[in-house]
Amino acid sequence: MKLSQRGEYALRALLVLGMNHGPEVVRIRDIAQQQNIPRRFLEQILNDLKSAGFVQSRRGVAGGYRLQRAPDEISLADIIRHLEGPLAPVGCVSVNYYQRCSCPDEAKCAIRSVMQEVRDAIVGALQGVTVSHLCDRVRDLQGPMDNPLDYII
Amino acid sequence: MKLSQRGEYALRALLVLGMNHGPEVVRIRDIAQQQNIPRRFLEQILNDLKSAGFVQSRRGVAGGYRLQRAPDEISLADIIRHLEGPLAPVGCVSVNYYQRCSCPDEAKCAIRSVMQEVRDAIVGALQGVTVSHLCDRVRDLQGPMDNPLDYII
DNA sequence: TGGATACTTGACTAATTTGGTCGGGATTCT
DNA sequence: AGAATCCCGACCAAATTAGTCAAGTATCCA
Repeated sequence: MKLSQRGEYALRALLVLGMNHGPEVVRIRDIAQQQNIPRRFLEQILNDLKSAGFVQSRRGVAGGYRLQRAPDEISLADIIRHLEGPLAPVGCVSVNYYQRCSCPDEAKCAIRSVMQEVRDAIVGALQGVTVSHLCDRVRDLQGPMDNPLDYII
Repeated sequence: MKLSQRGEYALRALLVLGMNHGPEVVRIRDIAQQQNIPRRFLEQILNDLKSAGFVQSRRGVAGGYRLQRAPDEISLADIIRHLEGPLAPVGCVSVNYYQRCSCPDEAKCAIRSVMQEVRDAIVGALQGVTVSHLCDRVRDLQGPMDNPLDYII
């Protein structure tokens, strides 16, 4: 599972939306600036995320994007699957995008059985992680230094 | 870590060489036929594996390839790294091919920390597995049905 | 010694993917 | 009405992928 630039941008954008989750909407421009993403490219990506049901948008002068579902209901595995296709390293072990390979006998393929395990490892590392968890991590990572109390004492 | 066709062919070829490991040499043609791989393409791949030190070759009429090191000294992680580059899904968490990404602050990047874990999961599933282990699996998978005893009784 | 066989090397190619850009249209707020 | 913002599809250049091919070099064997 190699994450494309597009995929990485998408995750970063969703993270921003997660951090600012609420009734209000965030502008593409703000996300792009904050995350250092080419604006027109990000438009395209958010559009894709919208049609996939991850985000929703409001048009017009006070327009922008917000998450369509709650942050803890959006799994990184789902996002990445939608953007990049299979999590599995080879099609013949993919649950969601299975594709037969050219090896003589798939059932007896040793490589396949290893790749099966790689797939499980990847899925295991991703399926439980939601946008909400990402936000928690951001707070964990940034918190200690940004916490005013650290400096008051 | 998405495995390319080239990478898959390489693994299959190395597996064949592992199964036939010994002083003798296996012809490209035989590997190609047995594994259903385009011959000219396989030539290219084996050449690459040779210059990387995984296999060695003998030319001429009784020529072919064999593993350069013992099957249990060739790790899938090394092979794949050589063929496909980083195991990590993003460059900024790769140990061997690190590359900075465009996010505002890498140290506080929540996505990076998740990808770190994905990388560890992938490496964990691959680094201990050698060509020798692959051969064991082949025997485990094929053994039961190919064992003549099963049919004698 | 001369084929025949097999690896070697490097160039070439067509198709697909990637990482964007751009113009103009549709909506909404003030 | 006008400005801001999202929406949509077309477009594009560069990189990658999956091979193919021709000509060369080494080796064995009769």
